[in-house]
Amino acid sequence: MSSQYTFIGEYNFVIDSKKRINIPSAFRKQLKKSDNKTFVVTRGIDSCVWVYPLGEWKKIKEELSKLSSLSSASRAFLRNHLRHANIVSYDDQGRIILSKQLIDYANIGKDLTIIGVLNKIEIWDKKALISHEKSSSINDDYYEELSRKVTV
Amino acid sequence: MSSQYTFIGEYNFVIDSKKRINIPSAFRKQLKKSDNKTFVVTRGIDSCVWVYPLGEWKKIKEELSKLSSLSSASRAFLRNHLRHANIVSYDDQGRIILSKQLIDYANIGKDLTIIGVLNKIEIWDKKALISHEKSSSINDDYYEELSRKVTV
DNA sequence: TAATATAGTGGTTAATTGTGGGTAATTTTC
DNA sequence: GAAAATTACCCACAATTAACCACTATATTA
Repeated sequence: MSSQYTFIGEYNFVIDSKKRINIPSAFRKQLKKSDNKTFVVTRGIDSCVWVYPLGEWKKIKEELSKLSSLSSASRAFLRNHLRHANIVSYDDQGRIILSKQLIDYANIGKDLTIIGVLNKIEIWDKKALISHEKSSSINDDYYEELSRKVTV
Repeated sequence: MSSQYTFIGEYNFVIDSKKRINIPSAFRKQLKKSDNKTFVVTRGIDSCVWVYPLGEWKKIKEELSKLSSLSSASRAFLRNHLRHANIVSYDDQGRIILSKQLIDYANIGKDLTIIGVLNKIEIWDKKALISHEKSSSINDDYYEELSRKVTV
């Protein structure tokens, strides 16, 4: 079952002196009333911050209880990500505040790149994303196979 | 998976000072009520912009939704396919707005050529398309790509 | 052929977005 | 407890975007 959210696109923003980060307006507009202007932010698997709408996060928590099919390493990993989650609401201008821990984890400086990845949002330090792209080799066979499968 | 759209033909338009691009009336008429006057635009494989009706793009989204974030190749693939995509609706005159990123990617100047490619629409810079056609090596790739779509 | 509608292009104006601050309330530290 | 730091809640504003309005040329209809 696919998510009711479709975050796509890339945005370049800055973090201000009060550690406030703007969530793109197009993303905010997708939130439901029940999300209560609230996101759950946590460590991403790569050095970035993952941002889920509150309602989506609840679904993910439920999924966690059905993880017996995954390896114990995967389960441990996901639990670890749960531990670093915190709940944030955006202010009247649409900004959330990130904890120091998350800012440090994602090496966030001044310039950010925010990417919509369907049901979640990724916040990257702009330079960190560029260097991550360079270091990770994505042109393998699996990638090509995915490409073929998805191109309509 | 078969498409309910059949975009064919070639049109020459201009982009205006506000980065607005007309979608040919004949193409717009094919959209369904459920498409909500909305397209998803993204980078094409060649230096052009691909435009999908919302409903068609949802099929792609379904495939992408199946990918697990636990796989690093999947994460990279998702990012690369989603970050350059935008959801856009056309105005009362039938125009969409292209982001600066996509305009740069496709080297779009003033004069455009819009081509219907069955289930999607391609937007080319007019001169860029002409020089692309002259380059036979790239042409092979192009027809390779087309052949995938035409195969029934 | 005249009248009418439609398509493509160009502006104007109003609303929104992203960003920066200020101040009061709250929490933390000593 | 008081002082300091942090946080929440406002207000402001330039730049961008969205929502309309208008015009011309082409096509369609009576």
